[in-house]
Amino acid sequence: MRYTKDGHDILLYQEDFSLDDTLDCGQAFRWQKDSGKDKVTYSGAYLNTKLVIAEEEKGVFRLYDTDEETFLGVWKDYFDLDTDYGEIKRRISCDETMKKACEYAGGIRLLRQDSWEALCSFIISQNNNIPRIKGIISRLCEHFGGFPDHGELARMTADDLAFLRAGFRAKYLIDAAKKLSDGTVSLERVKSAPVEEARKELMLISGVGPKVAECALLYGMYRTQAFPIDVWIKRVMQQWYPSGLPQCCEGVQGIAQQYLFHYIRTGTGSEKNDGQK
DNA sequence: TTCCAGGCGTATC
DNA sequence: GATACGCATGGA
Repeated sequence: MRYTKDGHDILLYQEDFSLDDTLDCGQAFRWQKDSGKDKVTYSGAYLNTKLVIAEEEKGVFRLYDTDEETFLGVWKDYFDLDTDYGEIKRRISCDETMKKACEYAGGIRLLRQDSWEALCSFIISQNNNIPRIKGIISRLCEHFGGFPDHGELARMTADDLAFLRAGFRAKYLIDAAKKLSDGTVSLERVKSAPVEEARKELMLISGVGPKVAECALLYGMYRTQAFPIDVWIKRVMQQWYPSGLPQCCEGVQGIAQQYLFHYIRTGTGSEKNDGQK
């Protein structure tokens, strides 16, 4: 990771990173792509810190209006810049499928998102599609002026949240907010608990089953061994790994899952899949 | 119109 | 414990 200051901006030089791959691969839902005349930017936020970022050329990124303290204190961690994804990709490219998946979207990095936001996001994601998930979260943030904390949400009723058009998921969001507020579930406890206990505690929330719990662990708590299995990953497993992921992915199954998910959903993997059915 | 989307709760066996 | 079904919403 290398960076320089450029006026009010930070210029970041980073390998194995692409904004399209990382911010639009279904792990985070608050980043909005704006395609201007001569430049493309992504706007988003971590908690209350907003960011506009552009990829000026391959491996060069401009973080607009960002001071060094915010860059080092927030974005370096959020974009997981201390992790060598080149090394991870080499390690998990131990067969043709993994190699292709890693090459297809080589700019994916696992974001270190806020745990509460990630939990809510993947509660909303169930039996839903990515454009709608983004819409619901966008309306949520717009209404509350940023992502609401669990205290704010705990005071709501399902009817209050009708404007979200989240359907049956609204009551799940409220249950999560209430259980965090009254201490039934503690994300701090979940973060430090062994993964099996962490899963169990998350699943105390109504609307959080195995898949959502796994996503909360992977995307909100950087548990790289968590392996969410949704409809797309089911297809991956049927098609390529009926007896499980290769051994080389041990410990970073969650990261491997990101490359595979994006590969089968939007890449040649999906064409093969369409051809089959 | 019917099917599907980064699933889960519930009923039933 | 496994399996079947309903669930809100909106795009294809």
